[in-house]
Amino acid sequence: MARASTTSDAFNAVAEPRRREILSYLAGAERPVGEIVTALGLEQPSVSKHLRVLRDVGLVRMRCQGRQKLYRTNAEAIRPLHEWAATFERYWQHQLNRVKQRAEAMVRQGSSELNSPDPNLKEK
Amino acid sequence: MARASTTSDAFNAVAEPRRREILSYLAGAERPVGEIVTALGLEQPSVSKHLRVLRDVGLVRMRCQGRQKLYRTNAEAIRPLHEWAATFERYWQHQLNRVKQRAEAMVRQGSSELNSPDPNLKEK
DNA sequence: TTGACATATTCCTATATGGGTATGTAATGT
DNA sequence: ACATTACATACCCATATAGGAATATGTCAA
Repeated sequence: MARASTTSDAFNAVAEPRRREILSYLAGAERPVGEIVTALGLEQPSVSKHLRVLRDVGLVRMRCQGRQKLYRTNAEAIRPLHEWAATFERYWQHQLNRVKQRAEAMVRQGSSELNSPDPNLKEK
Repeated sequence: MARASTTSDAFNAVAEPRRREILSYLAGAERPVGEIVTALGLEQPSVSKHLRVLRDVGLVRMRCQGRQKLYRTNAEAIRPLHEWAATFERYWQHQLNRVKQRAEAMVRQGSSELNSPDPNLKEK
């Protein structure tokens, strides 16, 4: 099997850096394709193809106005990603605590232990 | 150009569903490869290859113990993802407010307007 | 040493890209 | 009708998979 399609879900769609840029650019207001092209400095077909992927997974919404098409980020579709990452929040807090506690222990003990041989331990 | 490497960053690495499963499984405690294989029902080479990708982008840490290797999720590496998604939080809250306000307006007005979202509605 | 166990890597292959270029299509202006 | 503008799609191609099978590497035990 090859890699999953970029249109299979939001995770695959946002794996591409250009698409993340487009999402950020379209987050606050809807804009025509041409503006995205000039703002991000990409080729127009490239932008259209990225927008197609984003639209297929619901990350952007489109509306026609005359001969231009206005795109806008559908932030709702980013929530699942945010929530998935949030399930790890308690773990990185644990890690930070462990690091902090070890640092404090070392300071209390006045020892310059060598696990992280950094003489510039200025730790506050 | 082809798609970016899965080892280019965390975004690409977590695009694969199996890798997300592995990260969840290894979030709380370190485990040997064999346990991942039986827990997730994958082939052993497949798990090894996924772990390789996760390790290359720093999403897991590895430690040797006898003939087995213990892996554990490095939650810190998921934070950038969480923070990127969080930049859209205010926008999806806006969206929710708009939906709520329209619903309330319809109730006040006693009208049962259907899905004819007049595009000329003043969206302030 | 030999063998068993735990993982990693190598090959192979079908598939899905993303960029560039050229072309198609719809809406507008004259 | 015709030219122009604004996008979308089609095509080609180099590249990177992910899965499966086979094999290699590394560690412990008898």
